[in-house]
Amino acid sequence: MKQKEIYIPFCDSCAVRSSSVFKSLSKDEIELINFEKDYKHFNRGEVLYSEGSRINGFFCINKGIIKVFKTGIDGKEQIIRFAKKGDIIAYRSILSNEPACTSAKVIEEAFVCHIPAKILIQFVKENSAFSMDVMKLTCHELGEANAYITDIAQKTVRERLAEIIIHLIDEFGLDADNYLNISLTREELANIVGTATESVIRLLSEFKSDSIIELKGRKIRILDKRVLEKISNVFN
Amino acid sequence: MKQKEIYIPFCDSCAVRSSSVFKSLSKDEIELINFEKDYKHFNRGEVLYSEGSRINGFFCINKGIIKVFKTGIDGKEQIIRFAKKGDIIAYRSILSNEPACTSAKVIEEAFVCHIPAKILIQFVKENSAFSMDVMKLTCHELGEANAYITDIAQKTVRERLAEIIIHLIDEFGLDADNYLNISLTREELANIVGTATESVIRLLSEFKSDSIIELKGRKIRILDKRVLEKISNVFN
DNA sequence: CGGTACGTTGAGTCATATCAACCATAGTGG
DNA sequence: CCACTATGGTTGATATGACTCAACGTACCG
Repeated sequence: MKQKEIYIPFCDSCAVRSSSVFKSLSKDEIELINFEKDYKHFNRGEVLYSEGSRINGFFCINKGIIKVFKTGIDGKEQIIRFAKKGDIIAYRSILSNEPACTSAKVIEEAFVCHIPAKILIQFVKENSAFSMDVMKLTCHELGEANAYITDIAQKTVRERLAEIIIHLIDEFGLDADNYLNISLTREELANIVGTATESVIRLLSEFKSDSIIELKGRKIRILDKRVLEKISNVFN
Repeated sequence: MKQKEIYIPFCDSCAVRSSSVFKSLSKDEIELINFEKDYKHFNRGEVLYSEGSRINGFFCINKGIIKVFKTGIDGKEQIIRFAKKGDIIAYRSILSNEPACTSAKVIEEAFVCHIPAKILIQFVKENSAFSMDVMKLTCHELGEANAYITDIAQKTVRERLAEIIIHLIDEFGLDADNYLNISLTREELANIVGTATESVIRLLSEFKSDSIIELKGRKIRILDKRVLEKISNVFN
């Protein structure tokens, strides 16, 4: 594995700073993170942290896509969420002082900063605006999790798959040709929806023959988002 | 509806204080809550707050049981969690500054304190120990939600029902005769598990003929928790 | 006494999981 | 360079868990 020449970004001028949870940190605090952080590169498939392990720092994604998942029955992954540029992961375990309840693995080559746990705790204690922002983030994620529970419990696989595709569109966007800006294996899609790989394959080709999407390997081209919304039952 | 004579408990000497999220509040802060709070009584079926509404305060349960749920397709409730003595609810919406993403309804006659939102925000900002405790609570709930997602996505209804019963045992305990200390309708059980009422009925009577439980109306008597654990696949 | 909410059971259907076979692709080592 | 292997994708056949619909029983309540 050859070492790349990596340019370490300064937190101060990091593009994600103003839009992320770090927006209320002072210049000094940002400087402290900048000093303490570790900049790392991960290839697809590499693991950032694993369920059950003690966490000594959290990650801020600078580039790339990470999947956060739990390992369920027979080692089947249940993908809980994705993290991309500007998102932070592994902060939950630090704050609740529990072992990690999820694992994180790279979907798309990633550059991430690793920031010591003590800094997070320190800032949460000392900077009430930052604390409030972290709180908001957590509470928001909790709200999303609750919605997800309801969806999985009540919707069919077909509805969920449609909904997931919509979520992916909203989170990662489409390129000029309407291709989804994230590539997932069928198995990964199945592990979000909570179903079997074969079911995803069948439903995708169903969507395809209904001219809702087009498929080119792992790339999904969106032809009709409206129909997807209809299928997914979003308005209920 | 006749008005009962209610004795309003003082927060200072409230039994739940030391074991709850309020444990790091000072005497003055507790006094402030005590002064600002509203003590309310709710009968079974009454609603504390509804999904989508703005919340101007959170609730601390002094006695009784509340179900927290989301309303899904066709108005079907998905029960997210229960709240009992010492638990607080509706704080999430306040902290994330979003409308309520759940509703709360009484399962078992309840006495609750209603505390203005501004107090929560104030204390979170001013008292870092309290802030940390709230953060821990939120993060813990988030971890539970993630586990729940994995369960619902991967386990069968049978496994989930067994698991839910175990959770209820752990959360509400058993009386001297091994009866579960919470009474739910079949429909409510179904709305936790995420299945149809009829399925719950069938599985319960299956458990019964396997001598795992006994049924006396809504009361469930636990005969063999071990087998339930086995069925629920907890160790995976 | 009728009404309403809850509980139970049976029968039929359907969505989805499972199992199995097969193809395509890419990387590996001899 | 080719066989070899691993991984991912696809399709078909079959099994079945769980839902739906429907009928009916039960209990409580004003």
